[in-house]
Amino acid sequence: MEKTDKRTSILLAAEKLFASQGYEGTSTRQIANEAGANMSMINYYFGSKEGVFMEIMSNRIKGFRIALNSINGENITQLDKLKMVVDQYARRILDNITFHKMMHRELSLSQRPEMYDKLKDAMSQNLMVIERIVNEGIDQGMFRPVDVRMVIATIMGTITNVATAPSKITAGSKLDIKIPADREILTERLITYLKDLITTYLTPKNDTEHL
Amino acid sequence: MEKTDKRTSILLAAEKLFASQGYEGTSTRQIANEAGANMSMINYYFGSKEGVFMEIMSNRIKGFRIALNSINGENITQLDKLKMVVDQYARRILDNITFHKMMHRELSLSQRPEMYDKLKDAMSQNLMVIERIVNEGIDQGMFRPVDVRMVIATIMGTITNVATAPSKITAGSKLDIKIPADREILTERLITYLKDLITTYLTPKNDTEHL
DNA sequence: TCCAATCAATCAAACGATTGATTAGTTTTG
DNA sequence: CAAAACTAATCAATCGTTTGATTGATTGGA
Repeated sequence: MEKTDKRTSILLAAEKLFASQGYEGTSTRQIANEAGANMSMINYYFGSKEGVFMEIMSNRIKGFRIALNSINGENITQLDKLKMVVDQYARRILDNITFHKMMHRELSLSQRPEMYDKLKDAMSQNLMVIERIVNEGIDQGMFRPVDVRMVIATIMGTITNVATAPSKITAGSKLDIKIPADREILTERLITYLKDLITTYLTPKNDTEHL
Repeated sequence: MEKTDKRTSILLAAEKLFASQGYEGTSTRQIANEAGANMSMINYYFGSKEGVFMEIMSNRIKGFRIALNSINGENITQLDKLKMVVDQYARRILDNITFHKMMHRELSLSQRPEMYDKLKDAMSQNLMVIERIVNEGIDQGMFRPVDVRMVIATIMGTITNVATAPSKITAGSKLDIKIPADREILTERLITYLKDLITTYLTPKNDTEHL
């Protein structure tokens, strides 16, 4: 019978509403109502509506600090490192689709500069990890000399596309991203594909084997 | 000294504001002010704020009906068809970045069902063109048997990522998407890369030549 | 142990400002 | 002169925020 306190119930309600209606599209009254709390509790705990938003995003960003850097330390090939990054990154995003959508909206609008910078920093951090791995792979002669920025755009863009594209937009696909089981299947399918893609594209043709 | 009429100046102002602040984040007063028109002109010409939005998006969608289908009729290989599609699609999106961002926000929120369906239809139309080309290529034995839905996600996702990712997010890149000349360079770079990517990935290894 | 003081938590009510929309009237134009 | 284009003023509704009072629990001195 552990009752969640008002503070967290406000955060949960706000995140749910922000995700489905956007920041401006959600009123403090809606949040209070959904949370079963009085309107003034929002300002009492978070100072303002924007304070609630900041709290949500900050918490998420904290949880999003992927252990990508530890991958760099491992004693494996650059290709295997890259595969591990793709694996972690894809899972992380597909497990937090609503947040990922919110993040993209915020980056696309950039109305709150402070939040914008936070998100951009968190993102470019992951980006630099990938960039370094690919560059090292090229230097070692393991990878073809490719356009690194574009390869990153492909990795991130493909994941984002799968995560945000309207479900069932493809005629043949019966997968619905909203159903957990289907989402899991889609995640594995995406990861398998992406690993195959980067292997095929980055590895020189005369290589003897890879899979 | 060709003066634009109020109707179109409202549309232009609204699009500019919607793009940078979002739909809910933009007020009719802002639109009227930016357009140099009286507030009531918005309702006079478009019925409502939503009417303005619908008009903007509808016009854009109309202009977005790419001549992709004509590509299908040409007497060239599936690979060349796919390259042409990528070429057209990338240029179209990078030439209309603000609209593309608006579209993604609208798809992500789906507050206006009518508009959501319109956008989804327009999108899945392009999607099916690509899908068909790839499937035919596979049937002909020209392409490897790949995950078609994922390949499409890569093509669209990569283009979207380049179009929407914060400029200069990559440390080394000095390209600023907001400067027209830089954007043009980036477009060519993206197209070159994507053509290379799909060729490398889709074409079986034992092929004698491709570029 | 009791009482007064203090505390954070919560509430209903109201604040001024802004929202999208409409009115009723005026100007412009063909 | 009639239709179209335009304006200032105002509408009710909603916005985010604040206020002042009330609650129940905690604390500290007598």
